[in-house]
Amino acid sequence: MKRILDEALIYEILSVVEEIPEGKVATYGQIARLIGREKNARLVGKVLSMSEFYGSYPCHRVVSHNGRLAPGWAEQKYLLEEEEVPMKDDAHVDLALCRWDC
DNA sequence: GTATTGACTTTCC
DNA sequence: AGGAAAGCCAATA
Repeated sequence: MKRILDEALIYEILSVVEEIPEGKVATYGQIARLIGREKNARLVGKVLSMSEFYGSYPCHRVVSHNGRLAPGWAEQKYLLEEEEVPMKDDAHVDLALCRWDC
């Protein structure tokens, strides 16, 4: 197994992601701020892409600032509907209602 | 050492 | 509302 990112960074991010309550979603920037890397939202996305490879985490509850779901990931929409997350469109969630309290 | 890229964010149009 | 450009950090080449 090739370590793509530093273990510490992954641990910080995944620790926050697993704390996201059901029926809510968090933005990459929000998570980035919680781990102390507000400007590293892109790193969060990269780590999340490998999160399933490192362990089972609710990465489907993480979306972009605009509620945009992960590109090339059709399953995420279904997973969110299972969590009773309000969807605006096939590829967007209603952040006004389901945004994780920070 | 610099250049490129990425599940991003913000600002401007 | 949706698209483009700039900005940011970390990893890879």
